[in-house]
Amino acid sequence: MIDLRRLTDDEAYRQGALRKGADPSVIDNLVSLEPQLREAGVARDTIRAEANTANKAIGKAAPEERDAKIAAAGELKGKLTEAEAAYDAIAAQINDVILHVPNPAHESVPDGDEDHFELLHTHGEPGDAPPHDHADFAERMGFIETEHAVQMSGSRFAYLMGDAVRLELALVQYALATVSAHGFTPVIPPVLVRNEQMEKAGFFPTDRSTVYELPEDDMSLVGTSEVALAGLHRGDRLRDEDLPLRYAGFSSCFRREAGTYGKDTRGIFRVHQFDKVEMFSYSLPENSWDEFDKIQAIEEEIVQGLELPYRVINIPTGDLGAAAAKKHDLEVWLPSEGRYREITSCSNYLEFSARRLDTRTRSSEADGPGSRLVHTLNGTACAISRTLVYMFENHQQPDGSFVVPAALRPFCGLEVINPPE
RNA sequence: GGAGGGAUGGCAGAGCGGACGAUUGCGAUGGUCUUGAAAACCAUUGAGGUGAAAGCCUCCGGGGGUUCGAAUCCCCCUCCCUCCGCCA
Repeated sequence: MIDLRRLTDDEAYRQGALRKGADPSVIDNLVSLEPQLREAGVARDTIRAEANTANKAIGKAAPEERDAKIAAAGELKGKLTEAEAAYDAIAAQINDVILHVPNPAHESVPDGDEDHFELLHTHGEPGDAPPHDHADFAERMGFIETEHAVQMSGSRFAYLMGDAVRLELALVQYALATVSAHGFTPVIPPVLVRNEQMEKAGFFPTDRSTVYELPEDDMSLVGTSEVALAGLHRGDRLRDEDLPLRYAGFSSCFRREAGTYGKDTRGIFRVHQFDKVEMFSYSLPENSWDEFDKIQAIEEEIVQGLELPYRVINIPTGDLGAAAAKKHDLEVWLPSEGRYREITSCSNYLEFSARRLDTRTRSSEADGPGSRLVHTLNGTACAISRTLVYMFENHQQPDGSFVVPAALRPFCGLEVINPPE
């Protein structure tokens, strides 16, 4: 949730929201409502103070004075009800739209749609197209079965089988081992959460259409463990010296992929259900950009360990999610398509998400600041299905075998996987 | 799924319509005493908003209601505990 006060007072902040595509009339409306809300709040509190004083006097009053005092207090109550209604009406107008306003983009974020990203750097050499794309290769190797999966569950579902399962579990172990070495605590969170948490974590209402909901229970399946990790300190008052708090969630993720019909229908590049290890940090405000760099560095370390050629890009405003002030994507070379495609990403939400989650931190020093909203960040350690896709193409050999990257071998005991007879 | 009981400040635990933002104990912080520590004693000690400050407003699981006035009464929801049933 945006900072309404800052939206009103800080021109750069407001511009950042507009750059993200916020409706200018909505912003103008909010900016005009903010002083009204404050004024109505002061008016209401003033009357309330009078009423409180009058009510307290009744308790102390002599019995014969009571009736007159109660009558007087009754009048104040009428005025208070009006003042409260006036305030609530303005607050309701604000609440109707405020959750739709995105987190303002950081000044370093380029303008434009998804093609207007800024290339930060590349690593490794892109290879030539292999004989088989990932879907073909995986089918031949007995790694995935889609025919019956589609029959049973629909498109974008697959059975993962055989050594691919061992590779998947090795990737999980490898990712968890890597992030653990950087101070992230492994977590297996609930994947089913109340819709209330979807809202607090910033996914509702803006991304509602991408989520599987269970209306009977007012719950949803998470599209990422980020949702649950954001709930880990909901309403908490953390201590400055305990930050950063770093968690690595491992969970299945569920996405409706609405609006992607016809895109990436082959294989397991884009599926409704996949497993992912996700990093999530709670940071002091002044350190969050360092934390952002750290998360990106870990992502690069993981992809380098898998021996995949990649580049890092700065995502432009038009492709930035509602909650992110800035996002960097790692894109791996996908030989069959002859282009780089997303494998992981890291985002800094600043205090946008923490405001709804009410996650604050305070200094232990007596004269330090009272409490401040923390900054939250997240980044993909490893999205398993998609990582398998990149490995299937980049490590596929001319003889039809698959070479397991050295970093994964300790976790699965496999070096070379040969095609079935 | 059925029947009861509960949710109060970091923790424990009172309060059950008016001087309660909340008794008390523990913990924590500061001080006295001490070579130092412990003990004892004294003081301080929840949070959010607003304000330059004094102050004012809000918060006793969450939401509504009754009342001049609600931690306290009523309704709904959530969670926890006990018993019964069911179950990986």
